[in-house]
Amino acid sequence: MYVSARSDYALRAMLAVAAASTGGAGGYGGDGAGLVKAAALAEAQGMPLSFLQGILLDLRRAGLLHSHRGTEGGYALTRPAAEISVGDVLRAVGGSLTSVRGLPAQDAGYHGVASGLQDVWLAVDGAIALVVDRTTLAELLVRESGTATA
Amino acid sequence: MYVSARSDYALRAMLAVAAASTGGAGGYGGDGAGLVKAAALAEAQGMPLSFLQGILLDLRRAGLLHSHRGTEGGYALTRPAAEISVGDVLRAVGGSLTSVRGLPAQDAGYHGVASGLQDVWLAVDGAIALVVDRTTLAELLVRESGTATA
DNA sequence: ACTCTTCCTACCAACTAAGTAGGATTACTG
DNA sequence: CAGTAATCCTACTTAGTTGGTAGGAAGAGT
Repeated sequence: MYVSARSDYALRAMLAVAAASTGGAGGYGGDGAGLVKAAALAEAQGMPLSFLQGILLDLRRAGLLHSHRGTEGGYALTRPAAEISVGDVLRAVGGSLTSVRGLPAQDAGYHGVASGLQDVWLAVDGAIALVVDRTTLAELLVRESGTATA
Repeated sequence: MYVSARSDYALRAMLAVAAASTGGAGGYGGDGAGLVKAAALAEAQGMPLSFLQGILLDLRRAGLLHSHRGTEGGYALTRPAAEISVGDVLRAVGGSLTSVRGLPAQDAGYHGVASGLQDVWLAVDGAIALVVDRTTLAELLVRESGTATA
């Protein structure tokens, strides 16, 4: 499994938004309705702002984020952090989880002695989905505050 | 999980070699000691020969294949197909199974609210390994002859 | 009006994957 | 001892993706 910078940033941004909303005003930019500015997210996790903006746009189009423009604008989660899984975020920015030579695992088009391979990739896809779909953002935030403190 | 063409070809080549060895002379190039020529493998699975040669070289260096030069040369498995797993082949040509932004999942270097992410990637890596390490080449060949005939 | 922020498009550099070409090396054959 | 057939190995080319940047246009508040 290859996790691209895009997927990595997306998850970190979502976690930062969730932390700012649930944990109250922890030093981010959200003061009023829990909106967090893109610049604050980029700063908090050390991500390039311009690049992050494109990712936030994808997350909004996928329905995971709600945005507001203007002076007191920013981003917020559309659902509680406990109802957003890691898989949701990954699929929002990266398409399907498993791909063979750029194509989804379903239509790999094997023949002859290699026919059995397709079942392997489907099994892998299921195994990955089991992990990333059962893990929610809220769970990761709890785990973080329990193990290490920023 | 992204399966590169290199990994895909490696698995198909290994399966073809295994089929030629165990199943006897099935129309490939191996006639004497069960050696299969690279050209026969390329033909059987529709892979570019020059590209395949580099992959076969990796598989040989990883100790999965045994090669022989000369007029009656070719490739053969060093172990029975039942003792070679899909994971063995993948690791021989592709390095580690899971990587975050090019680095192994172990040293991703998260901090702050993103600390919990590393556990997710490690869990994914374990889940993938469970699938690909439990599946052997022999198992795939049996599965193939049972479901579809080439 | 003015400022702030999200939104959106286009562009650039670096890297990797995929495939090609050509020759050196080894082994068998007559 | 040639000659041939195959693996072996290195270098190169090409195309696509990734990561990142720049510069505005559009909306929201004061």
